[in-house]
Amino acid sequence: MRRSPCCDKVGLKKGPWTPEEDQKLLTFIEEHGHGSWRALPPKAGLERCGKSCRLRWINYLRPDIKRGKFSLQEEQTIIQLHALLGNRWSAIAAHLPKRTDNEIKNYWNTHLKKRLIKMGIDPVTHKPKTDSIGSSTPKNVANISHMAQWESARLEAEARLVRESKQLLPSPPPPPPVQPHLGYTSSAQLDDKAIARSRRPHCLDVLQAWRGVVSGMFGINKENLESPTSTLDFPASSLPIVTAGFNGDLTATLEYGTSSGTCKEKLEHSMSLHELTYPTEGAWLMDSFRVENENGGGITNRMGDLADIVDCNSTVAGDHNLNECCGGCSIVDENNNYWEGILN
DNA sequence: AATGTTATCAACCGCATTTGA
DNA sequence: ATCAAATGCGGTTGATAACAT
Repeated sequence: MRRSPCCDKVGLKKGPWTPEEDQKLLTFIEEHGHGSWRALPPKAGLERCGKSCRLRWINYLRPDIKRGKFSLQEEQTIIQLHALLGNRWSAIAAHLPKRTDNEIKNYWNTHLKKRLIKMGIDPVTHKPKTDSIGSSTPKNVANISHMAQWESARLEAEARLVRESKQLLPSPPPPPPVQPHLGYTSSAQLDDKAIARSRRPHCLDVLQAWRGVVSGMFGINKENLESPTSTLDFPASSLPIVTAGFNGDLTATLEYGTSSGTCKEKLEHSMSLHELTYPTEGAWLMDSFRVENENGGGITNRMGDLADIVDCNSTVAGDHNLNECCGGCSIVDENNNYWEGILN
C-alpha cells in the first residue's frame, strides 16, 4: 500500500504563527509527541502543513532552545566551525547546545559574515581576501592583518575570561569520565561514545589559523605590529627558538588539563597527531601545545581551547586522533610558518 | 514628523536524502 | 528494487523594527 499523498496546501495557513497556534502545537506535542508531522496538524487542530509545524517546533517552541544574544564563546565556535564545515548549519548547530541551525545561519549572515568581510577576511575561505593583498599598500595590508589579530585576540581573550570566571564558580561541571585505554571498542563503549559526542563541546583554533595565514601570507613580522595585549601572543619565556624551520621529526607535547601526550611526525606544513597517546577520552582544556625540533628547540603556544579526545583506539591501530570536528591545533613559528594539527 | 534605508529573523521554498510500502 | 511520501537541510524572502536623513 502506497502512502497517501502529501498535504495539499490549499486552504492551509501561512505566515507568522499566532500565540493560539503555538499553544495548540505545544499542547499537542507535550501530550502526544510529534510522531508524524504530516498527521499532526489536523489532530492538533491546526490549519498548517506538517512542514510548517515541524519548523515552528524545531526553531521556536522546543523547550530546550536558548534564545537571545550569542555569547562570545558561541561566536567564536561558530566562526571556527564554519571555517571547517562551511554552510553546514545543522552540523554547526549540533555543536552549539540549545541553538538552532536557523538561528545560527541568521546570525552568521547578519553579524559574523559582515564582521569578517569588514576585517578583510573572506567569509567563505576564512582567509584574507586575495584582492586586498594585490591592491593594498603594505600599510593597508598590515592594518588588515592587525584587525584580524585584534578581532581574534579579542574573542579569544574574552572567551578565556568567561571560562576563567566560570572556573571560580562553586560547583563546576564534573570532568569527563576517565575510561581505561583499551585496545578495542565494545558496543557499550560505542554507546558511550555516541553520548559523549552528543554532549561534548567542540572547538577549533581557526582564529589562530587566521593569524597564521594572515601573518604568513603577508610576510609580516608580528613584532613589527602593534600587538594587542592578548593571550594569543607567545609568552616571552617561550619565544620561538627553532632555527631550522622544523626540519626532521617533530615532537609535540600536548597538555590537556592533567593529561598529556606526545606525537612524532611531520607532514609538509601540517602536523598529524599520529602516535599520540591519551590516557582518556573526553573533553579537556588544552593548556598548551608545544612543538620541538630534534635540536631541542621549540615553541609553546597557549591554546586555552577545549579539545576533544575521542577514538583513542581508532580505525588504525596505534593512531590517536583529535576528533573529526576539532581541527586540532594551529601554531605560527617565528618565521611565520603556519602549522596545523590535522585530522587523520 | 515623514520618509527612506538598513538590519533582523521567522518562515517559506525547493531540493536532496531517507524511509517504508 | 522501485518509487512516492516524509523528513531534513540550506538558500532566500518578506514583514517588521531600528536607525538615518
